[in-house]
Amino acid sequence: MSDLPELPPTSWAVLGCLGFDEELSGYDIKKWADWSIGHFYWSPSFSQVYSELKRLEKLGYATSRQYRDTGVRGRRVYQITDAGREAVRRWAIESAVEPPILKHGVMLRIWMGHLNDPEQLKQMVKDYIAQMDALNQQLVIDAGAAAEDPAWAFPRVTMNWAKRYYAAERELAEQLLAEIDEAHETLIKSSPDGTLPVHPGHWREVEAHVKGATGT
Amino acid sequence: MSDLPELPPTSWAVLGCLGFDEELSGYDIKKWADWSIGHFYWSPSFSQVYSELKRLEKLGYATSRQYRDTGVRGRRVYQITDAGREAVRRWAIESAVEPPILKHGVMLRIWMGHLNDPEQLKQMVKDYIAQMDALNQQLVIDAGAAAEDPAWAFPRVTMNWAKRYYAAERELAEQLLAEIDEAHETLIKSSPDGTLPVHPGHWREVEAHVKGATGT
DNA sequence: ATGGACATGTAATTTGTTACATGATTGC
DNA sequence: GCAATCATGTAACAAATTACATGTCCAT
Repeated sequence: MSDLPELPPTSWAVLGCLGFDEELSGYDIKKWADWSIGHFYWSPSFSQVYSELKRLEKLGYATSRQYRDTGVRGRRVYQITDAGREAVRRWAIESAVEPPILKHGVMLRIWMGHLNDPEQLKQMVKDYIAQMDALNQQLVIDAGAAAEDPAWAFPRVTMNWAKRYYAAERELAEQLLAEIDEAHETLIKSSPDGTLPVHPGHWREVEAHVKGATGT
Repeated sequence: MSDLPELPPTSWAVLGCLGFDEELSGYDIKKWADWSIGHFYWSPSFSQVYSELKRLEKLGYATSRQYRDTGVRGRRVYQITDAGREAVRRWAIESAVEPPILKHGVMLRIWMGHLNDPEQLKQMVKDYIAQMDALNQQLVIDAGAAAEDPAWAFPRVTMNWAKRYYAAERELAEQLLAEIDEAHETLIKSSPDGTLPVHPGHWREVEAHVKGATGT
């Protein structure tokens, strides 16, 4: 039982696509990722897919062959090997699960909300809610398409999760609207002229507090 | 009103830290990011913070000076300029908001859940729930530390959001537990020997369906 | 005076994107 | 025949992390 090589999750995602035992081209994988994995992990560029496939082939996790049939130019299709199937299976269950990576631009802007007018911030949140609705609509379409095949039972689980995720995200956003007003009021009460009531060095005390509490 | 330069959100986040009008060093910013922005956007490496600060200074958005006092070696502290404050203010409100970037390793593993035993998958989800609880606990500590200062009203909004986010994430995970069992049953019913019931080329039909429905 | 935490930074590497080139197929 | 789209790939670049080097402060 040899050790698994250190690969970024993206590599494993590509290998996972091949793990459904179909011969797939890079193009296929990109498209599939867009409408399935893309809702919770990954929507890579074509070029990254192609280079990941090369790496997987070099590792012996996939084989490729030139596909000729209807006369398509250089369509190269990949197939998972036994070693590849075993590796991705082990990765899925053995490797440590990191907390999700989240980069939430809306929250970043609210975090520095004192710089701007609260009405504009609220409009941004409303736009964001509309965006979530649109994503959810697209997901309903995508999930509907995958509804039949029993082999896709697990992808369907993740798509159901994504539906609930979009709904949760929407609710969280709606609660923000009131809190933005509250924060703004706190700010103008403590400093009616609009300047920030800065307490020099205060954040250092806070850091000390945090460290004390955790015991680091 | 000149155009804003194209900068990654990370740059704006650093500038946003300076936007609280305190002189901060790279080290300060990294620590602050860890316990505040880190809960929804960003937990960068020291080295990235340092290079972003250099970029911001080159752009005229910040100035720096060598800080000598208690005799610390090379402590360099940065301060935002008027141009910097105006730029980050405009960025926050003018630049398009992208959907959040999410990379959810647990869901990726469930997506390829047919490769593994459902009991192991469920254990992974349970571990994840515990992880969310731990993050939430840390957040309570961090947020408690920031509770007093009125200047931090908006950071507090984001921390409250993060608390609700962790709770929502926990609930979503709990619903997964039942769905994993369901998916597994669907799979063994359609193919009791454990091999995947693959329908060659079926995913292509699905892609066609998706495209047809969206009208792209 | 010495080990460890604090603090700053550079260099090398990896990950991932955008821009570009190019050929094949399909519909008009 | 020609434009649009499909499909594959390379090259250049940007973003971000890890590894490393180094100096300072503080407690013992």
